[in-house]
Amino acid sequence: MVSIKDIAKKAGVSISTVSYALNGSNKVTDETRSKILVIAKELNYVPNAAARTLKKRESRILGVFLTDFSGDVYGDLLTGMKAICNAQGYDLIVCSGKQSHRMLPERMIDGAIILDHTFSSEELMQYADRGHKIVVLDRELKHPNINQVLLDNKAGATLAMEYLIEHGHKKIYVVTGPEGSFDSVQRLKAVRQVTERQADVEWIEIVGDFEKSGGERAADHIIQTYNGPAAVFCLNDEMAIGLCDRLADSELEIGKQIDVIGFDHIELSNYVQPKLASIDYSKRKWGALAAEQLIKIIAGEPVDHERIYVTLVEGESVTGPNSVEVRLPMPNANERAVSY
Amino acid sequence: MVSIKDIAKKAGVSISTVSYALNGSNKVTDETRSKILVIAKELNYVPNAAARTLKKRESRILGVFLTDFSGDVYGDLLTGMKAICNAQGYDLIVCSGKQSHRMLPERMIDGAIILDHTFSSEELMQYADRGHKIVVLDRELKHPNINQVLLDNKAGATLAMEYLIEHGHKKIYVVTGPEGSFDSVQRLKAVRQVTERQADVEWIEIVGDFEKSGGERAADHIIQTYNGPAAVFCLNDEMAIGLCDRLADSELEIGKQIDVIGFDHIELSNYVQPKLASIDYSKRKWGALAAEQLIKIIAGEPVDHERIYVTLVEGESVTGPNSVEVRLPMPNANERAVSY
DNA sequence: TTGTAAGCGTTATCAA
DNA sequence: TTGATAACGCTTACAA
Repeated sequence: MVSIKDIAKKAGVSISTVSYALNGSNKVTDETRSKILVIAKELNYVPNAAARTLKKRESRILGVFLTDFSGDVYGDLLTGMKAICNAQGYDLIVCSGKQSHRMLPERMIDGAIILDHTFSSEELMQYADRGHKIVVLDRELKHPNINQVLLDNKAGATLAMEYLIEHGHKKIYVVTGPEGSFDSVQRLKAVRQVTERQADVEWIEIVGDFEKSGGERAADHIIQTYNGPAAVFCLNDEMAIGLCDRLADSELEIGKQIDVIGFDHIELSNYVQPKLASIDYSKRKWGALAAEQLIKIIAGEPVDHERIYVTLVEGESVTGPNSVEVRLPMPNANERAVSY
Repeated sequence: MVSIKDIAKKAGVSISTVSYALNGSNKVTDETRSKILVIAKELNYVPNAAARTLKKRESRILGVFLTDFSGDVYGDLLTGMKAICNAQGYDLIVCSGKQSHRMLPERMIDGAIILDHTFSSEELMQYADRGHKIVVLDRELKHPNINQVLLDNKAGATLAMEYLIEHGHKKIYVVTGPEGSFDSVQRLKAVRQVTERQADVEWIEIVGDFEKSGGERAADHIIQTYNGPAAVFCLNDEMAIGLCDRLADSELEIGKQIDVIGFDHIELSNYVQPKLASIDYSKRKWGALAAEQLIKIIAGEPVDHERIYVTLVEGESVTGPNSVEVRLPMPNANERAVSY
């Protein structure tokens, strides 16, 4: 492996001169710099990241941690992050799994973006206490070294519920995420708030898991207990799609006996039949903002917590409980935004 | 930052003793080891990855490079890789973009899996020459430090073409990937071979890009030049879906006037209407095998190039050119495997 | 403008 | 069984 030592030897200068030249310092003549650059190229010199990281105590790498790689949400999210990182001279690496947590405390990366419940909040607080910089996308955490960039779950769930209620629904199933999921808890809280104001609306909680299988199980339950038109608010699209798949095998037709709305507006939701109503938000913006905030707290700049706004996307999966006989006219525009 | 030096001081031993104890060497008494371990925990000691990597000249991290984060293929692929990596004590990081190429030559990672045409083959050969270990998933490259794990593109494209021909098609559009794409070139080569044996089959190349937009443009072209039933072989599903979307807005019905088959069998392909016929393969196995091979060549074990086998998945997007009037009976089983 | 030298936190060789 | 010490490749005072 060729190091600055080799370059120094060949150029007849000291290693510090080489280092200065390579780093574009102005403490060195243009002449010697170019001489050194030529030799470096000749020798195929490549700096050693570990050595530099060790000395400078920074790697210029940011890490994003995901629970798994298979989510449909992640593509745009990561694209947004990468754009910001690269523009600011950082590299982005994507990690998943408990093993990789060490990247942060072992200082392989300069900061972490967390969308991964395999990190406990205690763990994250510990890292923050030790000076590591973190942005969380999936929980609330109060610490000077931690910033939050959260979805406006409350607005989203409120939009979804009001949409169903506006369509005349009096009975609404709500399929939740896995226990302890922050997003699920927040969305459920909004559901509760909306229904408290609407005495005539009954809602039934079905415990889900944010995965297709959870939606399928919910569908089974709904089919078995069916006794008249109802709506389902799946707290994410993945479950909504599982639910639609299963319902398609039954007597109940979506957009007829059963209306369905999801959350996340993943690409697939445009393709299920009938098109799934859902809560949308810019995944790319979410990622970009998270990266931006992380870079700021690393630079020591003050930041406030951020919130990602959501909109409702309509779909034929919601038509109202009377639509079996009559199709109600729809008063709403195609997309509506809400912000608190 | 607490280092082994701090532990040594507190324990009243030398840093080498600490290092031995921490690394589970048997050159140290159980007594001193446990004493040191206790102190390490007390001080919240975390090893420094950069220092270790610098000294040991290995990071126990493998990198996978993707052209972008948004592909639907990647979830399972990465899951497969991660499983193997973790089982073998490696961490996996996912990288994208030209900036991140440096991870390999700068020795941040011990090896790379490449599914990313932003790496030129010359670049990869250079890295291999310098001793870096590489597995390529998207090209053929002959070098002792490079291993290939490739899709059986030839079998896949052959299956697809024969499927269309069996259904009576005499006119087949083939929508290609972007220029220089290895997969596209290979699949196209198989198309050529199949049609050379079938004098009565006409095929028309439409240049695509492996993205939705390419499929849409292909659809426009096909709509404009339509003069009778035809089939389309999109060299990946993404384009096939773009094509279906656009065709849905036209007079031409898929599975009626136009039959469509794709390649990759991405999740979405199960949801488009009518269900898309496609070429399937285990993405997870692909990833797992790639990781396995990489770890082997890092360990200096000899490996042969590997091939991922493919199957045909039928769909109602292919019914035969006469299906406008008559539905032909289908002699085939639901999935068929081919291997050369 | 360049060189000397210390040190980042490890591992590993060699003596004790 | 332990300790002193030299690396690993780089950056950066400080000296010349």
